Amino acid sequence: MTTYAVDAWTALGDSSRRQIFELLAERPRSVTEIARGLPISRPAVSQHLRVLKQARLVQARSEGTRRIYQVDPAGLAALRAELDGFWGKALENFKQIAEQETE
Amino acid sequence: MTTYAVDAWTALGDSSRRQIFELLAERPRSVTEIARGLPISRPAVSQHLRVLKQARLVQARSEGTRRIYQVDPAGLAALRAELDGFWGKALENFKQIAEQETE
DNA sequence: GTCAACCGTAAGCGGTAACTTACGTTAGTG
DNA sequence: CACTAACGTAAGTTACCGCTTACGGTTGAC
Repeated sequence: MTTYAVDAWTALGDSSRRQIFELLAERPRSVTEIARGLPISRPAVSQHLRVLKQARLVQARSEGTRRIYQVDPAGLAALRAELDGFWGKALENFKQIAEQETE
Repeated sequence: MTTYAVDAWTALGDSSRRQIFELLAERPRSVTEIARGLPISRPAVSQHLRVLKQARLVQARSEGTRRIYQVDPAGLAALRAELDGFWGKALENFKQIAEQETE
């Protein structure tokens, strides 16, 4: 498993980036389209998109003068797997506690 | 769905808090026990635990002079559900794209 | 009671990150 | 060609946040 400079958790730790990611989860959008509806400037959106891209959470393709961003399914799957790891450990943990209490 | 001052994403956005959460996913631990093995002081751990608690990610119980922390299964489940929401939307999104391309 | 272990919180500081403004680049349009 | 729309990036500022040190409170042991 490769390690990136910016992990998905840190990327989604920011509220603005989460909003952007939610918008992209609905459907692919351009930068300007994302900036509309958000209370931040367009360059700010660009900077957030760079972080999300470094975290492998979004992809971009060029379409004329516009850049269309969409969620990266692989990165989202990786994050989901990591969270499932927590879930599994915690569950196993609770089972042990339950067994101890029933002794 | 109740909104908290500190959401789970923001809480896990910090690297130290993620490490703490991983430790607690393995088994419940006291504050001092968590602080050992982490490169930060014990009060720092306390502050992180407060954030994790506000985000409903951990619970605490008293055991003598020690406070035993453990992951809150409800909070973790909520986070998992939210991530699954992203997953569902993104998946539906990709399906539409695939259908358009096959036309 | 005295002592020690464990913990939470307040205060203060330094670094960083999120934002804006300004600028340069590229692609399409007339 | 000129003009515009869309975007990325650099520079600078500001606010926040993660950390340490210091202190006070509580519990158990002797």
